[in-house]
Amino acid sequence: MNNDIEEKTEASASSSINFIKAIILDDLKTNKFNGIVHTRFPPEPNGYLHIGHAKSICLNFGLAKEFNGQTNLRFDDTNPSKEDVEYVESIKEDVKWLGFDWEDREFFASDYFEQLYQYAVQLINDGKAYVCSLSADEMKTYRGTLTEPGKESPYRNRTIAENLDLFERMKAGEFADGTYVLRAKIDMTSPNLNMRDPIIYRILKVSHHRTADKWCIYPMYDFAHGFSDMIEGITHSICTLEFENHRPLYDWLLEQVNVEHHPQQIEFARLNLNYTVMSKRKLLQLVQDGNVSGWDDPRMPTIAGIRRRGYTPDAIRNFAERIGVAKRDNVIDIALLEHSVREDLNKKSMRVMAVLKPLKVVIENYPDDLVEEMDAINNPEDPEMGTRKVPFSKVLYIEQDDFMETPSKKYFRLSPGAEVRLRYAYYVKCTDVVKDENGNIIEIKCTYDPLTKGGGSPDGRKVKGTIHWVSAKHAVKAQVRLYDRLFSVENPDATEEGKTFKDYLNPDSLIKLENCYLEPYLINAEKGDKFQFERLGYFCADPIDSEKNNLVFNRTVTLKDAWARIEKNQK
RNA sequence: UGCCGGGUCGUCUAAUGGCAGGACAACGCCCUUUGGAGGCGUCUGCAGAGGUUCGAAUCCUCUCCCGGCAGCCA
Repeated sequence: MNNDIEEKTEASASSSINFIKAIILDDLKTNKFNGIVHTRFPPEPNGYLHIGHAKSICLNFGLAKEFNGQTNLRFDDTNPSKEDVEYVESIKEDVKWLGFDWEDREFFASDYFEQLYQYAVQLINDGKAYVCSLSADEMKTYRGTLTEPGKESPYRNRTIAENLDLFERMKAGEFADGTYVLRAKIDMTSPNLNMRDPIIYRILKVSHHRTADKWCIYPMYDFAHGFSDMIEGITHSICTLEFENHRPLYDWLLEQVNVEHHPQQIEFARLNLNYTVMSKRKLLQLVQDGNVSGWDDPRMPTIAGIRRRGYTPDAIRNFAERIGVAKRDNVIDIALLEHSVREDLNKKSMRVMAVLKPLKVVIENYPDDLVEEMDAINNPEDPEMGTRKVPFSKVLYIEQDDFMETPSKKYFRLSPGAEVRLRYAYYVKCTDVVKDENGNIIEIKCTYDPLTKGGGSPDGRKVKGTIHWVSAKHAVKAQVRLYDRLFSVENPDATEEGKTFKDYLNPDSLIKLENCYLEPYLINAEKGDKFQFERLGYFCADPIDSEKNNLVFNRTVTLKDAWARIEKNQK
């Protein structure tokens, strides 16, 4: 066992050690928890998980895995007025999708309501808790302020018998919401407001999604959390920074009941991402106000949204690894997330050709009815993915952006007189431009060089540009949804006077293109299938809306675009 | 300004008294049948001032700056 720890110490030392790992390593050395590492992921089922939760999930499960420990999934369901089974289900789905397995350790704080109640009774019996009759407003006054101490409640010195009786009757449903609360008797003058006789139980005559109407008193977070950790044998209770001031209370509660196992709370800085918002309240508002199509809108930073967008679990886990874990506040550049998904999809995804904004091209010297099957490589990063045939014929579509009538200096795609390579097919030269009565280009006429089949030329002449295409008569039509960042400013939370975060929504965060042409291979694309549309980006068949005869693709992320930069710099 | 926490390249994050390193971003160059990928390179940083020390991002002192906390939410 000790050898294992030594090895683990060395193995971890070679990768990167964050401060939490350092604590665990130290605990293992001193045998603080008998060599055990047991973490938990404890969401409240009151909303959908977002990328910030993914950081926490990866942290908790990753740490346990690294040290041969276990991780529990525990729903922190102590406030039934906000919670719902819908959220329980979505959370389970999201954690599973990320690739983590809590095995049979699926727990609910509500599993412990009886035991928690007994701990509360014990506290009362020990003179460490009392029933208080102050109203919410009075309680606020008595609490004091950040700079002034609080005052003791006039009910603070009720007898144990009286407290026991009142608490029992609270539980029995004799009193209305808000009339009584159970408070820990600590110190009203504490500089830490959480220690000024915090409420540990309140009356809530609300049906609970699991215990229904069995209870009408519910423990507060602070009371339930530490005891739940203790009951489950959690060693390292990892949470975000805003709970730092709660740690003294966490520890105080566990000390009062003299438990044999005392978990350690460790706080880390939550994830912030630029160009988005992360608060559940704001996310909910976007959903309710119809700014997005739902919690799983591909523009949302929710796990469900990111999944629908076409991100992979590997990309998210790599991202979580890369951003690290520390205590300082941070804002991660969304470019890092995008990098992570490109990196993953680049290795895995099949390349196909798709034309999003079609421009008709007629190869004038190509036989009218000839169809040739061109060989195309499925993934240059992975030869094992093989090749496929792509039909080529006289009439094609190319991207409107791949033709420019009067090209700028560095533009080396198609233009009058210029020769380019049609990927995997032939060199073609533009001979004519057809326009409608308004002067819009509606068709390009080209000639091809029959000797360049496959894309190479026997005379060794070079062409600068290679563009993608689809054969008009073989093309499959599809809708393509181009997604971009939801907000047009880095920090939508920092609002100017008189504005809300919604004033910074990016009007172009979704562009739907209805007449896109895909190479015929894509006709069998299933929901969720991921592809690289060559030269454009990574796309995913929408897991909900895409159907066999009505294909819908979401753009996950664009390819890194050197041309966009050149264009920008020319201006 | 009560308590708690935090300040290292533009953004994240390492270095735990011994060469400030990595990733992303940016910018070059090379390569390329994706202006993709890849390769090579460049740039930029210890909040400030003192002190301890042979040696300080790291330890000490002071200053400055940022964040969290006054729900019967979590």
